[in-house]
Amino acid sequence: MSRASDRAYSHIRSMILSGELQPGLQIREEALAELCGVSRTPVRDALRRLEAELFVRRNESQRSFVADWSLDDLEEAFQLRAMLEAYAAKRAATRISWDQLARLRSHNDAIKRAIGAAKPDISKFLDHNRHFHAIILEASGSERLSGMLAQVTEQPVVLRTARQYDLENLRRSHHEHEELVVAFDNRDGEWAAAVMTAHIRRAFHAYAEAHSCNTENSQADEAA
Amino acid sequence: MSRASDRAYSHIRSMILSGELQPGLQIREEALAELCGVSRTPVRDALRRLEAELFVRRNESQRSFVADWSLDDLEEAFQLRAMLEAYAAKRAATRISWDQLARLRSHNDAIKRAIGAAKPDISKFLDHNRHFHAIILEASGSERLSGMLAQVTEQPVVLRTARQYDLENLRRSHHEHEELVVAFDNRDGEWAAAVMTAHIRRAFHAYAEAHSCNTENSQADEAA
DNA sequence: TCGCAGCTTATTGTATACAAATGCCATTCG
DNA sequence: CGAATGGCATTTGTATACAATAAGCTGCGA
Repeated sequence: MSRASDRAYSHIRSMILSGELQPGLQIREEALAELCGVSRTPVRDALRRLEAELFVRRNESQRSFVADWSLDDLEEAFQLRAMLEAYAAKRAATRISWDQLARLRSHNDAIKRAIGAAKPDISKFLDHNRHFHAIILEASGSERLSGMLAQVTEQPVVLRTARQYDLENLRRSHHEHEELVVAFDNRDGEWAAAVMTAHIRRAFHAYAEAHSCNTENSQADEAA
Repeated sequence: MSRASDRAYSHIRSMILSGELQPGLQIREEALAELCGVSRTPVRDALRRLEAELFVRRNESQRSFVADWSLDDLEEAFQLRAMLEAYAAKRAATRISWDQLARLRSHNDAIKRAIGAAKPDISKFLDHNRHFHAIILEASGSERLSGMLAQVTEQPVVLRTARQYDLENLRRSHHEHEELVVAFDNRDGEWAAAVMTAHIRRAFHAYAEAHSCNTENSQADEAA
């Protein structure tokens, strides 16, 4: 990892995710360079990466803007994610190691604890959830697939989805993860793929429902 | 399009595709800069793009190499391509315009002429085939999907596949395209998706078969 | 002969200056 | 008054110099 360009990448990315850089806003390389405390060169590098990941868009004359996602775009991203991640689960079922399986269980146990407390710890949930899915991807043994999934799982609004889950949805996530582990245990790729598809699509509808109730009060997105 | 960095991109890419830069070979930015007649800056830009498209790999200490694809990698690329392109066909079926449909027919007619001549014109076949698939992608109306497919359709060996087709396979491609057009005409997404899946998977097996006959004579790849 | 330490060289990363392109605005002409 | 055009300001693209880092080599010692 090269220091400056990675710092720039993380910094800009987190500014987009946090909403500090609002969707549609024009991005000027020099301004970002100042914000990140580096020169334009690593900023340009970072912008190219973010552009490839569709966090940033460029118009016909090379100006950059923070990407602005429509609900249709989001549904499509979820659809692609469901398809790709189901495929990953299918591949993982026949390739996963005992160690990876153990790690899956461990993270899902942590998820159970996180949502079982008096006050559910959403950050902890998100963190272990991320690891859980990452392990499946790792077990699928396809770098290409991993790269593609990164493009559809880390979009701004996708990241905020879990914060809108009610407790019931969090519990369902936990149970679906459990079922995935059993499917892996049985090396049943079709089962794993089906559970994963349902898992992702439920997440989308949970998001869509929560969103439709909050259309005029979007800062509620950030409230647990 | 910025002149220098795009020239560098095209140049390097074509050198990889032509085999001038062999798989596994280390790539030095300065050497490429000389070859392309530009400075390192646009070359770096081009390399980042090629890396994102998996034409180029980088080791842990940031050295770049021409990607080297195993047969497994290729099968996986074909599998992903089949899945994504079938999905694109499904979406396209309900969105395609009359104009796009007409262009599909026109390109497929050109394909018929290209393979109907005394000596099949493979280059012309490839060109119209590329356009045919591009129109479907365009009709699917998903930029994200287009970007992902670019990653799995333009790999070096994939590009050479058609050169290994015998005439029978070229005819089958033409007929499958025809069936796709009819499926689109009927707005039948499931049909289109199924035909597309079969289309891509046949292409893979045609490649694999041709390849297994040519293992010790790989320059036959380039012979029509 | 093997292995390692330290130096040398090769390669990539970063900063900066300048060139090119684009957008914006004001002025002018119909 | 509106549209077109010219120049000015802003922004991105490119080149180059230098810094940092990693690889390779040489020579020393065991």
